[in-house]
Amino acid sequence: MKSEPTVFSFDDLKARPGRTDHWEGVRNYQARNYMRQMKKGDQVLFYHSNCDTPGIVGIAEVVRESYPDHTSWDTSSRYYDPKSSPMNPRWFMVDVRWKKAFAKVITLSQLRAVPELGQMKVLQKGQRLSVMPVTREEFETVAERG
DNA sequence: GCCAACGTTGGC
DNA sequence: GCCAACGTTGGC
Repeated sequence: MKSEPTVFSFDDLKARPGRTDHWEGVRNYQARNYMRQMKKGDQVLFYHSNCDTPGIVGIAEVVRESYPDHTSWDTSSRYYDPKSSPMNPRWFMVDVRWKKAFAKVITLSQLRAVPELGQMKVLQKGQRLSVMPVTREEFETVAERG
């Protein structure tokens, strides 16, 4: 899962009650569909984008499976979508819990240097989704470097 | 700030 | 259904 640290950082997640927060604001259908496939207990690589040192900063965990994103019908929210409503929600979110920070960020350039990660979605050209699947093997390869 | 990539919108 | 215009993302 990707986030701009100036908007919502991994430390921000850690600072939340229960180290848990909902992943609001996904407004892309493919990312939404990936998120709806997430299961409780799934492990999450937390990626910081659009910052000085983009990369993976730690691990989180899915603690609640997808449910309607209430910010989508909140007219005061930056994520408001007039086509979504409580009766007919268009967008969804999951809850994730902070689990472990890596000793140092695993940078994008470091990730690109790992042959086993050659197919990893976040490294593919043109990918922009804020939620992307990783394989178990990719997860382990990254986690053991953290 | 630049620019490639890509999704969405809307006229036709 | 096509496609140009436009907006956003995000690395650099």
